[in-house]
Amino acid sequence: MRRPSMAEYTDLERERLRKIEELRAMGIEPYPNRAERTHTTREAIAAYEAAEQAGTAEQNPIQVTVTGRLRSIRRMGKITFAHIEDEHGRLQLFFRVNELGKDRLKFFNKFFDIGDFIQASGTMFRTRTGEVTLKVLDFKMLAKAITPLPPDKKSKHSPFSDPELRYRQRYADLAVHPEVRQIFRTRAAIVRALRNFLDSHGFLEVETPILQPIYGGAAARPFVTYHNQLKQHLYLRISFELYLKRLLVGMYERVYEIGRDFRNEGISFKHNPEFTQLEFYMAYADYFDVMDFVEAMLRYVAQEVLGRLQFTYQGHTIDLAPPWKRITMREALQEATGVDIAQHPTLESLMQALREQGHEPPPKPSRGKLLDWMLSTFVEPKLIQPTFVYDYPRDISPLAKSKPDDPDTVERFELFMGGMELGNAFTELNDPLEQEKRFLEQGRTYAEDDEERHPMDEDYLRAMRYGMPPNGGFGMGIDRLTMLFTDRPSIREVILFPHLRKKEEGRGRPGQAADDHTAEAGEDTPIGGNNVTQ
RNA sequence: GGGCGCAUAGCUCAAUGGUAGAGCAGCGGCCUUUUAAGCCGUUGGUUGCAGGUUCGAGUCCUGCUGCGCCCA
Repeated sequence: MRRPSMAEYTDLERERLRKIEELRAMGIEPYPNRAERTHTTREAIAAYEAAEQAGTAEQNPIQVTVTGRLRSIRRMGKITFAHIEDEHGRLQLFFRVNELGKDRLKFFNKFFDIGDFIQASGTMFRTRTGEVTLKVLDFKMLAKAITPLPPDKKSKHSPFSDPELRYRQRYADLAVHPEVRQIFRTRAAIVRALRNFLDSHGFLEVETPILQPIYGGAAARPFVTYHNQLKQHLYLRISFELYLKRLLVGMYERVYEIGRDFRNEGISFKHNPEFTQLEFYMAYADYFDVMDFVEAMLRYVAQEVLGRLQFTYQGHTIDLAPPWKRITMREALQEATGVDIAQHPTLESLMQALREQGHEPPPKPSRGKLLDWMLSTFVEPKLIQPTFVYDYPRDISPLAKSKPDDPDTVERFELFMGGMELGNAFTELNDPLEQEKRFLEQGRTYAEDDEERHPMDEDYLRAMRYGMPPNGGFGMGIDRLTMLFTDRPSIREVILFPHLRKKEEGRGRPGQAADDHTAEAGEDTPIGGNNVTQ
């Protein structure tokens, strides 16, 4: 990014740039290479409190050097109070003319602003109001901030609550909101717990291609890119499924991957174009085995991360104590809509039944797609407690095995929680001839231009022809699980840098619209033969 | 993709179609236990962008951009 010219700095920023120049003129480097720290803010307070308990705080003052960002400054003439913050806590600093002398105190008051990183050394004491505080004997600028830090969300005067700014400038959001920092610690803990659980159950963690010559494994529109030297289009994966199952052919019995999927579709409170997915496949398991396993896995994760099986999501108490509700899709739909899908084996009859109930289904669906629409419209929002909905229509599940006694229904379940789809699983189809038929069947069911239509993956079929053990597979959105465990209503709250529309940098300069349109022309024609990567 | 709403100082927000304002932040001053410190003074604006209506537009109209909510 280009450096803004002087004219583009705000007056407040110019003021701080002036301070930087003045510091340098005095021979003081505002961005020194090295810093020292003996205690974090938390450790400094703990050390003082321990000494206080032992009764030695007065005779043997606790000496510390701390570092952090200035979060508040209260200048009161011959003394100044300030708070610094580091990753885990805050500490009050006390600057007094008695210790520092007139010039040093004046130096602090003149050159240090909220947002600057500072190193301070001194002794710990307790103020009149009882706050454990550092009496500063020496201090040093570690990094001067030019742009003023936004106020935090709870500030009465000017809360930093604009979601656009919070997401676009996540660094500022994180800098002033410790509770936002906590979300991503929880997220890391969730991933760690999932790995622990899978590793300890004999799973091998693997990595499969993100750039794929053929996409598949899910019903979604892909992002397209281009390899210049190979002169070949590549797709950013929409799932890991087909590669992970190839590994079962290769004699790994239990594999999993945690990684990024990319889907070129709408953005919503529960959809981001790239999101983190867990998929695992276990040989010799069917979808009921997978249900049991997932129940145990999420119980373990909750216990590890939250320390309990109950948590609150958007006002609801969700309880992960087993057993979780298991209901067939037919039962779930009948409960929610009063329509028994078994009584309506054809698309026409089903549409008719829905219209009689006063519902307006989407135009031109297949029967399977219509069932899926009914599920997400009438059932999904009501499934707050963990619920397995199972037995899905075959025509929207081309990779799942049919039920032996009902070839139009497949052994598939989706896991719902908090009103969201959290996971998806099948008894995986391992019959190569049947799989080929399903791909062809898909080609007929889906219109030529249906963006969710699967291309035929010949290599996947070849792999399956070598023999694939019967197996059960599962996929789950890590972002949504994090939403649940951190009680966040939007997926953007649990993704550090969620996707937002492109907005020109350069501090609101006009006349950028034309550039935007030129840049986006490539994105509208992904197969146009040009390099569409940025 | 459609509907509704929002966009004014660095931040949070005011302003019947009639001189663009407040608080906080900033800057200058006073202040030796404050923590939303306090008191006095003061700087700061292409009202998101482009057009239109009008004697006159932050305000009304059209288009565009971004964000939010709802729907698909």
